[in-house]
Amino acid sequence: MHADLDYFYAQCEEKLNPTIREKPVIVCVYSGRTDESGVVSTCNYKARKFGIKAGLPIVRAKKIMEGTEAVFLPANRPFYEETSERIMEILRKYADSFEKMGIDEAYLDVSESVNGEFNQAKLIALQIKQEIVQSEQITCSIGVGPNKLIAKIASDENKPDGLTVVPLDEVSSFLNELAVGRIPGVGKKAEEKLSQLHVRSVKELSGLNTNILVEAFGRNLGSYLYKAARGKDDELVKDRNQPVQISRIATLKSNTRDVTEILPLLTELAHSVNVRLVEENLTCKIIGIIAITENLKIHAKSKTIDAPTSDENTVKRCSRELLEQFLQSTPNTAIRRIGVKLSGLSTKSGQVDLNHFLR
DNA sequence: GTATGCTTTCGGC
DNA sequence: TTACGGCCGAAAGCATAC
Repeated sequence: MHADLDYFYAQCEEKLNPTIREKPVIVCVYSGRTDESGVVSTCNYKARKFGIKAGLPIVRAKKIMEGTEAVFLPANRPFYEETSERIMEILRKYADSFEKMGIDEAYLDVSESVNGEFNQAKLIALQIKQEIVQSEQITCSIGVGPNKLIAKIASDENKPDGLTVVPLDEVSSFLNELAVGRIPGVGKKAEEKLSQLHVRSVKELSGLNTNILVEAFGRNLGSYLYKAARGKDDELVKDRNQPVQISRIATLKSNTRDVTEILPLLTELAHSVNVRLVEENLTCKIIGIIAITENLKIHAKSKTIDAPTSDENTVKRCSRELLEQFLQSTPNTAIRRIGVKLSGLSTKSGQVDLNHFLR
């Protein structure tokens, strides 16, 4: 089963202020560079009708919504996080095993509790939806299927406030009608490549043999697509107990390649990631920076350190060195945004994530 | 050739 | 046509070891 909280940030804002429910609600991330620089994070369905979507620059969205009652709000992440955490606790209760996939979605394995009965699973899904609406006034869309792939596609089938159940014997009829873009992992690039192979629907995709797909997409994605077209997926719902990476990124007041101008922000970001690291009682083995240059190209530099650490000064020193190294390797290009990333995380007691070994 | 580990890029939300 | 966030997880790409 896959549960997806509907237009989550914007729905949280509707919950906070129900009077905006009937209007287009657009939640934005302001970068702070100018009054309105930034992008749309998400919006409700009233706003989507106008073509508003995640990633659209705010100025562009404002132009489109000129003369309407649209409400533009800054993202209030802490509130969304808290709301999400309470909802995740509800979801977890119903699952034999549970996998959170970000702030607004999760997989629940309920196979055991329902004894493989899809009707039973449907009842659980209805119960979950009811409980979340009652306690949090938040709707979600749920997909039920024989595996994660089908559940995920099904949760996307009927939104918002949807419930789609696809039992094993309906998998192929369900899939065949769909466009290939509905398969997770098939974005613009893969869609384009497939259309050159005259494949638009999942049915057409299932007509391609393994060799052609592997040739076009590589061994990994190729064999994934071959199986996905047949509704096959054997990924487990895995209880993830610790994050894989921790990162913070922010936009500079102005584009620059002057270290002294970047350093205060870099230091603050290093502090922030380290606070989270310590909060989670973790150490990191890899310290990295992310630089988005003026041409909006993303660059990454990282370094694996000798011993796992949670020392703030190590993170600060290392990220500074990586920044200097980046500037040297990339002349004549100013930086627009800068970030710090910690990975190679393990718990302080020294045990690495158990899931790492089970596979 | 295969396995493994490290660094960078990709793409979802 | 311009505009332009802040996260996350995983894949890709490459080097090295056996």
